Amino acid sequence: MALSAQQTLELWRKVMVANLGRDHADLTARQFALLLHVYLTPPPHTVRGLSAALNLSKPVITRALDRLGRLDYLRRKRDETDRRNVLIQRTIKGSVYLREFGDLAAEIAAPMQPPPVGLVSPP
Amino acid sequence: MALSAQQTLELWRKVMVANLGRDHADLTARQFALLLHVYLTPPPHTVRGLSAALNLSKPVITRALDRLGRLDYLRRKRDETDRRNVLIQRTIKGSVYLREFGDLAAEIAAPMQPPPVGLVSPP
DNA sequence: CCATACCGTTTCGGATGCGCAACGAAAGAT
DNA sequence: ATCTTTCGTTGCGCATCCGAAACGGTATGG
Repeated sequence: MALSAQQTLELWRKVMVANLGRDHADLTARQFALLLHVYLTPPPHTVRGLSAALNLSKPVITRALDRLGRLDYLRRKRDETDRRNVLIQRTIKGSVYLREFGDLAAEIAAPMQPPPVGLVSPP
Repeated sequence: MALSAQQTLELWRKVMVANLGRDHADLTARQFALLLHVYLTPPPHTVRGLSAALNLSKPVITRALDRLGRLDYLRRKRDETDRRNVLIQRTIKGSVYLREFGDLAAEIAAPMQPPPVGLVSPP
């Protein structure tokens, strides 16, 4: 996948700008990373595991789950075999949200070919 | 640039997770989009112009500029031909920050080829 | 001149996030 | 049974962000 740093930045810019209009949620970078991680890596997911994988403190994970849970993008479920654990589960709404984001990004990435406008140095 | 929605999501996940460690700033999605926009689109940039281009209110732009200015990623300069305007200028530190981010993303994108782990539907 | 329009900033009240430390519940060890 | 460890959560104080409205400084038109 030949993708220069410049192209990647340009892609990132277009997707983020396009997403500013679409996104009703306005998630933090951490919250978004957490959401992506849960949906794209194999379960099970626990608070402790996410804390380690994302290098974030446990309270940060808990609060991100609060927010994503309020949005119904994610759900908590007690682990019945070890009731200390909390398993994080996906939801329909979260799947839709991420799939739309992925489609949006893919559409923007498609017509990108030649190296775009350069990142000029400061004056 | 053949890039499926799945691949894009996976790329996004890896970059965001990798960036959680590197990023000293923890920028908002809006702040990051603003930063990218200023560095990747041709000047001049004004508050009003950015507000329209990013579909954000003027106070949001002002506050983002406060934050990015404190970080020395961006600089304000009064327009001397029309002193009502404020021109937003790039800085060395901002250039370095974005270039490192672009390099990181490009490195992560490089080894991605086959369609990665699927986005499974919720249970 | 003076009125008007424009630009970016500030103020206000309220919501949200953070790090750190302490906490209760549950499991495991002795 | 009790002690210890592990789990996720919560309280605290502080910083940041938001939207809506009001504000002062600057240009422009009559």
